[in-house]
Amino acid sequence: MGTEAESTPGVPAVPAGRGVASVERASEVLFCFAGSSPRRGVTEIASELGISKAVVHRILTSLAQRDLVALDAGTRLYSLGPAVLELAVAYRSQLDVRALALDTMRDLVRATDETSTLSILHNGRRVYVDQVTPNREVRMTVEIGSSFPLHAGASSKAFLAWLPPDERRRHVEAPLDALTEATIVNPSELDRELDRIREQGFAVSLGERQPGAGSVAAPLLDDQLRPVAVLSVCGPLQRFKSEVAAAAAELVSAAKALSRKLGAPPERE
Amino acid sequence: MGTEAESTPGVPAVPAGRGVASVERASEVLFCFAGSSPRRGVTEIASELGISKAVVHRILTSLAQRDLVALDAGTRLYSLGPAVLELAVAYRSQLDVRALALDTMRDLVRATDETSTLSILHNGRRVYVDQVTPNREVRMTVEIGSSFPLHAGASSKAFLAWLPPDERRRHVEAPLDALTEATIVNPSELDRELDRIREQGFAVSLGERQPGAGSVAAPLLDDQLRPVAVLSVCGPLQRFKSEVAAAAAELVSAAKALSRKLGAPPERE
DNA sequence: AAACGCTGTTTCGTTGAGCGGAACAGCGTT
DNA sequence: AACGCTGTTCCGCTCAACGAAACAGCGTTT
Repeated sequence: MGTEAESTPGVPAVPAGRGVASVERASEVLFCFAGSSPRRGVTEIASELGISKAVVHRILTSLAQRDLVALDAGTRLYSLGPAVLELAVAYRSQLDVRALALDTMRDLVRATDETSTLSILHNGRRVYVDQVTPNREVRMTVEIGSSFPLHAGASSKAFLAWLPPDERRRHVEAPLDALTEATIVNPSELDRELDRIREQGFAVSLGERQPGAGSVAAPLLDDQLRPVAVLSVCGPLQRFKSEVAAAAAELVSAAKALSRKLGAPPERE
Repeated sequence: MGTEAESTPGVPAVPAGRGVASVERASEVLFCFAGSSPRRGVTEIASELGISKAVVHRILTSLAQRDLVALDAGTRLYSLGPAVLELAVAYRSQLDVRALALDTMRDLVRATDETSTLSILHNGRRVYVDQVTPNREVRMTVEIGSSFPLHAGASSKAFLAWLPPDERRRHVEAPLDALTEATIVNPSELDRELDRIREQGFAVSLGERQPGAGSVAAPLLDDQLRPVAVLSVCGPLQRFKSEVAAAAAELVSAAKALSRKLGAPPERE
């Protein structure tokens, strides 16, 4: 099996020096629960990862001690434990971009009466880290922590449009599967769309990622003008169509204000 | 500092055989970010945990490789990484109790027009793992993953009332701090309250945990009659007062049906 | 400007912790 | 009763992880 780079395209891997092998193995074990089958036995994991049963067992024992994994005494199957929730809560609460954006998101919701979301980039995908919803009977909701590819939906396209050229190209040229009928699946069409997005300063999607959902999105840029996160306003497609222009105006000014707080230079023109 | 038991009262610690020391150390490192200061340097962690700097550094390098921690290149401070979110999503989606309860929770929301929540026990505290909210202007919301002590609020009391006697006693006799003015802080009063709760089959709280919030809660019991999780219906106190009886009736029948699915014997009387 | 104090990082030789093959144990099936 | 499948434990060997100390940046102090 070897140890060579594991070739996750898009993730350059940490360049730095030596780590601890058993910790890396333990992480591998943890993540194998995140895949398709969330309940697995020792031998199954051992053969999948190519490590000996004894090692897997010892690692699981250690992880179980901290409730990172849980052992079902009946079936002798392991699964993720409640402690991962604890870590996730801590992660979200310390995420500085999130704290920074929260007030602005509330303002956005007040101004537009639609849902506002915040996403970050992780592992070549976009992940929702926060949302604020309006007090309406019908409103849009996303699942915090869920992740999506970078070519479909306003927030995703906004990331893509502001990524460095090589990363952008890599994603544009990758296979573009259609999440809905409206998803852009043609690379050159996507490329043109991204240019347009950069020019106008925000992205629009009408049902590209999820049928019946519309959204506008703009990036939060740091001092290097790299997209730290993406802010969006989204709502049920039917009524959202007529709100796009107004929402975009609010959104863009909010995103610019936040970008300046993140160190981005004020625009002059 | 020593390695003796670490005395977290209520957590009996895993009895089983040898684990891998470095994995346990790595877990320790991970959890030290969950505490008060979420951004820390190598030396700070090393001295807090009593491990050498070199080891902490190697562990952090390994964890960073999987994005379990992130390194701020500017400040050289480490913090939790986005991968913990990934694990948390996987955990929540595989939680069988949660999948089992989801439909019932939707029904409960439809019947009561108030929020329904699901909690589990972790580390001697109660943790919200799911909620379903009604489509109303004013509605109650909880934060998934947030945790609370076992003596305040309906869901907490429901857990306590159905815990084994020794665990119940340990919590009743621990210092009971007042989260609100309505929190029960007198041990013998709490004890009587828990008896009453077991008799009537559900717990009620009017602002005990959070001012302005009311709720009713009932346990989901497994085949050993141990509380696997607690189901609740909760809403803004003012209007909830008049809804308690109706909500409790719906809740109890829902909880009993779910308990049967978890293996609890049907009640006869 | 040189010396200091503070970080994080790397080196390197020593040693004991973790590895893995194999034995054991518990269950359900054949 | 023998088999096949789990998870768990044993134990001697080895190499990977440990830790002290050296190194390398930065900012402040002298």
